[in-house]
Amino acid sequence: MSRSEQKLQTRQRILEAAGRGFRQGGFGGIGVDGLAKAAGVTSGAFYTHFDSKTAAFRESVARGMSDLKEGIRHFQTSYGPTWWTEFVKFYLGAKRKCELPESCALQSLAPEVTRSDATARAEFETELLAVATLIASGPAATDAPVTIGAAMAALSTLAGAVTLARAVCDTAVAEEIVSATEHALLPTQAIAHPVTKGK
Amino acid sequence: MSRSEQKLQTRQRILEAAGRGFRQGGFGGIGVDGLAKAAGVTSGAFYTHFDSKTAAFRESVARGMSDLKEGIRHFQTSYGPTWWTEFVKFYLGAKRKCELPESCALQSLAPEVTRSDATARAEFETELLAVATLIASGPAATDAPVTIGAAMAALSTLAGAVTLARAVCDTAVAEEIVSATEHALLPTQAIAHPVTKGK
DNA sequence: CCATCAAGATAACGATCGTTATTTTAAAAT
DNA sequence: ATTTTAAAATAACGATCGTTATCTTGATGG
Repeated sequence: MSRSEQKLQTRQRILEAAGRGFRQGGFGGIGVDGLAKAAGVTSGAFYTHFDSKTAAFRESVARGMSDLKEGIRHFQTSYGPTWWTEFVKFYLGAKRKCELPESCALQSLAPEVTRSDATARAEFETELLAVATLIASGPAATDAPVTIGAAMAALSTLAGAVTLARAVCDTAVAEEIVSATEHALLPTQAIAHPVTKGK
Repeated sequence: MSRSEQKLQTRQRILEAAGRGFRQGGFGGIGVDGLAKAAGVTSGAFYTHFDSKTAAFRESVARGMSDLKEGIRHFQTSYGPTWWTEFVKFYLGAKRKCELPESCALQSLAPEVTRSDATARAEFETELLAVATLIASGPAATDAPVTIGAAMAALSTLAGAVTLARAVCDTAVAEEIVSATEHALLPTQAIAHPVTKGK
């Protein structure tokens, strides 16, 4: 293996470890040594790839938002006019129940961005707008947001619901949160099995 | 001043400092020394009031949720059938723009609870249910949630929107997030100045 | 007035924090 | 084959981490 592609590969490993580490423990919940060890390197190697822990965090956020974009694109192309419905159900279902290190960046990392400097917030803003634009300009779908603002509002609802559901202990309570959120985001679904059919 | 009330007062100061500190930096973003110094005491004094940093965090969350409950009660008693509308506007307005140490526990602390053990999550759950119950059983109001589930969903939407708004850099983008969220939570408000009045 | 008691300060513990030299090591260039 | 180069390891820096033990101090009970 060539040297440059070896370095790129190591850098990728560190970045993925950072993404998982920051999701799990927050920015202050894991150290550079911990991130490096999770990537199979030492802290010395860490600094040949990133200027600082903060820089790695910024890039982790960017990568996480990019992953979200990719995930949305997958739903948009795989499903037809039901892509939004399917995406919401996936986000409130599997993406809520998965382990914290594998959780969505919007849910687990955005609160940490809140505590970061203007540089990180500006970068996050750019990526959030890209995600929202992708949603608003996606294929016509039932209940899907049509403006960038509505898309960002829907995203914040999804992230907030998953956060609250993850913060409680009882599974039943978590389910109650996400089901009420699903009914709010997908009002059409509410009349799935109608009580009064045709008058 | 008596000794017991002096101790209670110091404990209160530490707890308030912890609430601000954890909101600002997250659980890992501030140390016991920092919390103690912010309260005007030393770390030695800290441990005469709390068993551990974790215990202080748990109590900070409980206190924060209690404050939220109190705030909601204020809106319920001060305003009539518009209490929910006024509360939503307040939460998305002043409570979003205030400094992080003074922010709502639901928004700034719940993500940290996500990273905590079952003990903290169980405690948080109890308090969240209390808040949701208070909302659902509040005075009849336009657009107000009527079930505990709907109340929790609305709370998660509010918290998520404020988090995203705080995570971006541009004020205009933040305003776009909250205005879309407001229209989603208060659909009645959308036809405030009707374009087609009476056909 | 003196003995008791506990709130709080001081000091220390080993561990880890983020970061920076310095050294090793192995691939690339000559 | 040997020199060059840079990726990664090692080691160290002072600072802070959460926590505990010890000491000081002033209010309380006798």
